[in-house]
Amino acid sequence: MERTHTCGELTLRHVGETVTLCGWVNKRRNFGALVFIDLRDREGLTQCVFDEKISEQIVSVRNEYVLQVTGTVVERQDKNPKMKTGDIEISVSEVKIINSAETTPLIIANQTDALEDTRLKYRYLDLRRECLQNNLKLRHQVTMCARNYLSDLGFLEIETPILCKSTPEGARDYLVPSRISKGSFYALPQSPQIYKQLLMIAGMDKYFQIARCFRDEDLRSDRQPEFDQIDIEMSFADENDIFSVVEGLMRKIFKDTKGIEVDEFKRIPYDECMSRFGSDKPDLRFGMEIVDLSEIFKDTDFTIFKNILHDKGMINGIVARNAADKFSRKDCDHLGEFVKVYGAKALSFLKFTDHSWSGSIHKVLSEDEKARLQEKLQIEDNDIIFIVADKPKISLTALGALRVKLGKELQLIDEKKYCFLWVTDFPMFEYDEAEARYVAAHHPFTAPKAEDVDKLISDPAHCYSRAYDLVLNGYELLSGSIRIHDQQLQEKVFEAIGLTPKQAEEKFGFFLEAFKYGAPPHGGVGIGLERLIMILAGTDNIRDVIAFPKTASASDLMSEAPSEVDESQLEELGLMIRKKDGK
RNA sequence: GGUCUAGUGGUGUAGUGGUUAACAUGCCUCCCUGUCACGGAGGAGAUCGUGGGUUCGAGUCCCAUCUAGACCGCCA
Repeated sequence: MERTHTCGELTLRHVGETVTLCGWVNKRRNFGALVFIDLRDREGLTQCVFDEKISEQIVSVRNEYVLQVTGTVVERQDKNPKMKTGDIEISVSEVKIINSAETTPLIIANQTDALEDTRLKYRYLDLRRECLQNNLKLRHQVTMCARNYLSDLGFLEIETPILCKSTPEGARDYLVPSRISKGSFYALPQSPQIYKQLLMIAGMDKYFQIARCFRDEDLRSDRQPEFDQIDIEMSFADENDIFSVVEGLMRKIFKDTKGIEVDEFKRIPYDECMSRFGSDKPDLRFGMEIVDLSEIFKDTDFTIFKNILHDKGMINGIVARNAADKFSRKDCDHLGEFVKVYGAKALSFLKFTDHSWSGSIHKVLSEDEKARLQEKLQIEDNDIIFIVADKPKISLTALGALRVKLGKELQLIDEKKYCFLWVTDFPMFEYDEAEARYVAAHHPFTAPKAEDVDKLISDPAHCYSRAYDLVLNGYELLSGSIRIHDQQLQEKVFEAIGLTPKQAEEKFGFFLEAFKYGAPPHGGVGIGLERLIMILAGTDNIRDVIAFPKTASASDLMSEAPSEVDESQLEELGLMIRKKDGK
């Protein structure tokens, strides 16, 4: 089948040439003897004109028919500036109807109609749309860019297994039953973490992989059960070596795909980040930082604040400048409901308008307290203060979420800005209330800060790690760390998270053993590919940058996976399905 | 596991207890030689997600359930 050009490339320079295009009928405009067809392929649209000599041959042609047309490129009398190829058209001399199409459940030429479930069920049609095609092209550009950049720096792309050993620390594993060893299971990798560390021990020095990862957890608009990481690991490297590789990669990706020059990569330690922004992934495109107001209220007569401070709580606030008039009592009540989602018991607010205070707590605060608030927060006319008094973590995360919400609603965010931030010095452990033990905040292979090693067992709550995240515009783009390369230290960390030596041996024996034979210091990152592309594509929905995504209940509406399997398949695997009613 | 939102011709929506369920678009037939959101005339197409209930009467109210989406928990 001959095809000399794509539908997106013809311009005035081609006028007079005879060309052959193949593509889909995007839209048809029929004038009886004269018919216009916009022919579409991956690269764009070209208007094809069928005059009375040939229009008879296409009377049956409808949207999404597949055509091959041959004709002369001619300059248009009336040009269409909205079309990339709007200066020219094809005067068709030959046409071949390659395939017909039934009426599609969604209209390809319309960019905005169908709802997501219809789009997902007919994903192959949805993918014909320009928007999704652009996203997949962008994805290709990003991965090619990463491959070239990392390869040029001496990184080797190495694939690691998909069938792995289950390691129940962290996210829930997807399990795959073994037929040969009945009753045993593989796990799909949550990340290639252990393998890439073993590659460092193997002397591969610098590794990367576009790695498919699987996590059996509930979904979100930026989370899918399977997703890709640009996974990077390097030996004999410290934080600065890794930051410089990643920063270079990000600069190149933003330059090559969007022509954007990225400016500075800020660095803020985790604790500071939480107290200033109430989040470990703050959006730095606007201010409205959280301010600790506990000191102002340390001798307050307001019982609620007094009790909260007495119970080691915190009183924090944020200020929306020159916006008091934008929040009615009802709006503030809605915001109160909003912070409750994050566990906050209440949201207080204070308005300062026309030199006087009003708002939910203005009657219960003393004049002195209000004066000190005004001074500390530099309150001016028409400012509004939002305050959450609660346990420190709740107060900060509630205000952090409110900050982002207000930033969006008050349009404080410059959509053209890309603010990169390294969040460093994460705590080594978090206390897991459900399991009543400390668990690794990052993962258990993360190196503790050298000065905190002796706190691993004695004071895990104050032990910090060499883990870091790269945050961009409120999204966690990547996580990484300098890893442990010393066997004794690794064993000690396992002990700190409550693994007995026997359990550590069962779960990670092969890994611990590898450290006996000369492990180099190493570290790396896993970059969330989809999140990066989401930001580059300007969407807040991860499904828009994945060819065949899953729904929020982790099913594929097109193929209807997951599905039940034949009894004989189960039998081969030695499995029985327990019915819901317990029988 | 929890909270919330939505489900009405192929598609997207309107319909806030009362006639024959409305509109746009798509689809079908006819007309049209310069459209590009083409235009004009006519036509077909909906058991209002499902199952109960309240009511003289339910697309509309209530309960349950399914599906989709958003968020909290969860996501080392």
